Parts: sequence; C-alpha cells; structure tokens
Amino acid sequence: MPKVTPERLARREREIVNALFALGNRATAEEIRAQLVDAPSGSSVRVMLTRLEKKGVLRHKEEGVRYIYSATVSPEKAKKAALQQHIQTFFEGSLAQMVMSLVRQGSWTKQELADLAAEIERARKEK
Amino acid sequence: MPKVTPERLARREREIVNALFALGNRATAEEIRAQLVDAPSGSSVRVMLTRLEKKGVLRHKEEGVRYIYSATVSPEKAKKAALQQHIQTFFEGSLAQMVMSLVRQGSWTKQELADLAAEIERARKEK
DNA sequence: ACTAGCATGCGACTCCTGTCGCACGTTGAA
DNA sequence: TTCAACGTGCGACAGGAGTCGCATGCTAGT
Repeated sequence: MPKVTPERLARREREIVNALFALGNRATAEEIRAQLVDAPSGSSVRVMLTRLEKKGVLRHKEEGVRYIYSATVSPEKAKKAALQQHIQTFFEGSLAQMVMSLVRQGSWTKQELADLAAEIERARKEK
Repeated sequence: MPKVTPERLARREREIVNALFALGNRATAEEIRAQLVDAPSGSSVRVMLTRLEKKGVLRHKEEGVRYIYSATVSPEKAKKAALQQHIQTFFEGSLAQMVMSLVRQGSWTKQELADLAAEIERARKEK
C-alpha cells in the first residue's frame, strides 16, 4: 500500500480534506459538501469520504445518526506541509522572502500593522 | 469547455505546474521531470505537458531542439490564488492571522527580524 | 553520409476519480 | 404502527489521469 500524504491526493479528494480543515477538522458529510465549490451530490461526497477513510486519510465517529469526519493528520502538520509546499513553489524555499512579500503587498489596517510590529519586537527580544 | 484554473488540476498536473513555477515559469520537459517527486518517465511527463497545453494551462516555444514550457497564467496570479486558498483553508480567511502565526512560529535570524521590522515601519508610515 | 544521441508525440492500456440512483436502516412524529 | 425524513453505503458506470514503448525526426560529431 503506497503512502498517502494530503498533498498527493486527487483533485476532489484534496478539496474535501481542505474543506474539512477549513471547518475545523470536524464536520459531517453535508457540511463538507456545502463547503465545496461546484458541489456534487451528497452521495458522491460520501463515496469520497469513505474512500479517503479507507486510505487512512480520514476517520469518523458516529454522533447520533450522523458521522463526524476528521483528518487523521493533525491540522498543524497539514498546515506546515502545505506552507512548505507554497514556499517551495513560489518563494524559492524562503519563508522570510514570503513574509516580506506579504507585508509589502497585502492590504493592512493600522491595527494589524501595530500588532505585527509588536509581535516582531517580542520575537527580537527573545533572541 | 470548462474553465481550468490551476487549483482545479489533477494531482500530477498540479505537481507539474508547481514545478514549473518553482523553476521560474520557464523550463524544459526534462527539468520539470527532475523536479517532480517520484518522477515518472520523460514520456509520461511530455504527455502531461501536451495535455496541459491543450487545456490552455501551459504554452511552449521551441528553443533549438527543445521546447520551453511556461504557464499561461502569470506566476503572480497563481501565487495569489494559492495563497488565498491556503489562508482560507488554514487561517479562517485572515491574512493577518497567518502572518502573525508565521512570525511567532518560524525560525528567524536576527537579520531577518530586523529587515521585517523595517519593512513594517515603512508600511506604517505609508498610512 | 552515417550514426549515435536526444527530444517529440502517437497509440494504447490500466486503474483511479468522480459521479449518481436507489435500497436499506433509524428516528421521531402522526 | 405507519410513514416521512434523513443519513449511510452499495453497485455501477464513464471518462480522465497517469503510465509507457516505440517510431520518427533533428543535430552534431566522426
């Protein structure tokens, strides 16, 4: 059995896992379905869910009548992997470069900038 | 013909487009192949490349004997879309929240923090 | 002019994705 | 107890993704 990382999933499967993370890694089939762009039938989503579970990517527990799904990888790990991916693809592997770019290009409120500055100060002091 | 955004590509196709971006949106079939994890044969990659081109995701121009491929969407646009995706999935849609988290959790050198602080100062002054 | 070396793309094949309809079990109301 | 409402999963299917071997064509060295 080949190893299955979240990054190596097929399109819809990945969309589903992402939706699950966006929903706090705890959702019913229907909630996930609602989150999907160009949403298929509930039936289709459930097939995917089952397959994903068979692959070991998801698990479920029953809660009353319905199933509550969640990813087996921790959101933290998935987040980290996805970030790594993004940085590798678009910023030559440099986190610093990415954050710089975000600060420069994003649209920030006064408050956000202040908070961010404070956070950085704190990080600098810890050095 | 359904619209084809980079996010809606199949696994391998996406990997290829990402590899292309990582290579500066300008690469030969072989360069792309080398960049792929669990790399398939050159033959396979070229088939993908051709299909991607047919879908309008890529284009190529001949350069001597070989083809140089590049994505039709600008890297900037792709980057933005990918970022949006990431933020939506892992940070409840908040860019600020994401950057905060990165500053807090990333491993930063003194220099990087200084540069970042400077960049933020600059952004604040522009307000 | 030959030939070795690359690079392209065609034809072909397999299996996985993605889709759904429908039958089935449970629950709560009439 | 009958029935509607809801959620699950089975069986089935079509098409696309992913793979490769090989024929073909150009380039550069001998």
